[in-house]
Amino acid sequence: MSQRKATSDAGRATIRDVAERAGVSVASVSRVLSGNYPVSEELRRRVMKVVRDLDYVTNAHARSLAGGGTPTVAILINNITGAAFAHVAKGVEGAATLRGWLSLVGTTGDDPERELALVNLMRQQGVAAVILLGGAYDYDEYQLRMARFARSLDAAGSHLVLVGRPPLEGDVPATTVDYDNEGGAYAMASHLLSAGHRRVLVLPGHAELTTAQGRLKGAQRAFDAYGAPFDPGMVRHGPYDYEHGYEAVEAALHDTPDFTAVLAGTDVVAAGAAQALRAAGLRVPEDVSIVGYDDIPLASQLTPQLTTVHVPYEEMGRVALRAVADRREGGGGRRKSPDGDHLVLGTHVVVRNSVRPPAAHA
Amino acid sequence: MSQRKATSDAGRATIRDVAERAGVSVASVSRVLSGNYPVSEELRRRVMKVVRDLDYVTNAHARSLAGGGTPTVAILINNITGAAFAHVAKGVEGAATLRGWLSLVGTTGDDPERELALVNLMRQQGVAAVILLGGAYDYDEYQLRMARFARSLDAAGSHLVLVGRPPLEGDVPATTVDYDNEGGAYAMASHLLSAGHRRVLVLPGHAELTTAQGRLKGAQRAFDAYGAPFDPGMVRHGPYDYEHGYEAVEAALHDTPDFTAVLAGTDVVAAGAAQALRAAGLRVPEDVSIVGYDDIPLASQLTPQLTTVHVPYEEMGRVALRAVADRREGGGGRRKSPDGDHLVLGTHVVVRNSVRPPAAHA
DNA sequence: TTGAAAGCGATACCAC
DNA sequence: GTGGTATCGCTTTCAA
Repeated sequence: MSQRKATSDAGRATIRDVAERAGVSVASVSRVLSGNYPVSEELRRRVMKVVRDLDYVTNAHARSLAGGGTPTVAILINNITGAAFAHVAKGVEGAATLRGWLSLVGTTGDDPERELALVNLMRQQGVAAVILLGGAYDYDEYQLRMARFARSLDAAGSHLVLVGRPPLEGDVPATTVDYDNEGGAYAMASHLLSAGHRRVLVLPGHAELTTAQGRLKGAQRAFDAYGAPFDPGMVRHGPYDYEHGYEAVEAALHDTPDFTAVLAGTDVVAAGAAQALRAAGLRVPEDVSIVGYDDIPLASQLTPQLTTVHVPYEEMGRVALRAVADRREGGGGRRKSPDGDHLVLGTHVVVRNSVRPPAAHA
Repeated sequence: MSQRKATSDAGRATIRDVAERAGVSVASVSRVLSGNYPVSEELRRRVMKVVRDLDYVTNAHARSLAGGGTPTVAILINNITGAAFAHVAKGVEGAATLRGWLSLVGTTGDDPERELALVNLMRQQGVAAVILLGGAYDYDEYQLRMARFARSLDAAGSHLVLVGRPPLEGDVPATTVDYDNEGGAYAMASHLLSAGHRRVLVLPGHAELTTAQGRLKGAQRAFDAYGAPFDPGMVRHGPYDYEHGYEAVEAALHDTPDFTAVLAGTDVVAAGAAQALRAAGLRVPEDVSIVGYDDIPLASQLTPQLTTVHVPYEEMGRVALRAVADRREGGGGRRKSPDGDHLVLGTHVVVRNSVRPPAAHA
């Protein structure tokens, strides 16, 4: 199992196998395959025939080592099962494919250790960039952690991109692609307020999650703007999942049953909330209005269809990749583009059928 | 930008940088890092310090070239946005991580050319296996195409795994992880029949899609078993998406409005069907019963909660990876395991609230 | 236009 | 226990 010299057979055909069999030098084979160098038609034909015969493909590792190689971006997601993130990934994938880039997806399962391990793994792979998706916990430590990632990747010739996360403070080599999270929440809450709702159950998400904080803040600002009192007792924190939506509404129905609307942190939470309401014999939106956040396909598939905040996830993915690609192209001159490394996309309310003015007798 | 010899600084620190700075040989550094060789405490300490100082990580490509390297599996999906596939991917990811393997996800967008390109790309990457997910079109050409992939990957020391796809005929080096698709459909249709339904609208999926064919066949078998007439006019083909479910029901309401139940090819199709029914003023399940297939989270989040067929997607992913890993471990003795390369997992009906006996007056 | 040979970064075998 | 060094497969000068 040690020194096979036989042409082909063992494991995988190499460029040398092709060269020998075609009676040319490895350099020529390489040229034909790369296509970035003038080669005689005759030679090209001979080489290509052997390539087909042997079903040869170049070894990406060797190629990468020697300088060439397909640029690759890594996408790190908490949970591949989340619809919103899947759309960002799709956006990245699409844009990457368009440029002939490769993209990998890794999942962290919300585990910081695993996140670190993956970042290093990707650094080993020599990826052009690591794209981190989704809200983050613990703002203070977050800054330090990300700054470390950023510098580490930068030193390795890679680059950190934060998508849907807070930007980094100070002079850190990272790019952030964000959306107007707070603004979306502000608009969404305003929509509820202008419909006449005042007692609204707010389910922003985990208290320590940055996206949840932004959504809560946006809602509060809207209440302030409307001169409506904001009751902290109407806020219930919890994970962005169906169960939380269900349980929070169940609990609220017990504790503060006078709410006329639910402002959910995500569409999935809204779905859970709606179910709980129905289980309690309440109708949506006749008795209680519900709004979500994200505008994933689920939002328009629920009954009633959910009024929610549209977040341009797929576009964020595309933008993130473009940012990386641009930075590579223009890589010659290192411009510290003082701006341009924090892009913010807009959000907007999508009105569907889950909101009504509060019932008159309320 | 060409011949930097300075320790570190340029791009990325190498093992040589570490060796020099620690005043030891590259061999020693390699040993310390691999950890699979006795090394003095003193040396290890010195090396590790420098590694930390330089924030050094080994170059995965070089390592891979030289023999070592992290085993990697590639998952090829049609659409990363599909919930069912995402769960398979999650299963693969989890099992891979457990073993310290890496896993990549690529999307084909239902494009055969792109699929081919990705298979080759993965072959270049030297992945341990390529896992293809989801139903396939055109059975005849499919066999040839997959056989080619299988041999090609096998020759490159890799391996093809088909998940949720028909197994390959003949002596082809591939592994198939499948679920009892037809059986699930049979059970689901039986459930409907035993509730008294006879006129059921069937939305199996695309006519050329293998999973759709299996689901349709299972349904037909159930009708036969019940001695109930199966009306081909009640079958409507189309993509596995929400829109198709909606439109198919709309059309059926016009053409053959006497159906009392809908047998949808997937949960998402069922969701669309339910919406269309409601839009037409029909209640689910009081007026029309609906069942789905897949049992993705959406199924239990709809109102009413969907009775559907549970497919163990995540487990399929885990099983697929285990199959690849086992085959690697036992790689020494090449056993052509005549069986064991076609695993079939069971499916079962999950009863929820979307089925009632047909209305008496029907 | 084509060939020979020097790396790319890490591993592992062979001496010491 | 530690240090040389050939080698992995490919790209890319440098000559011819």
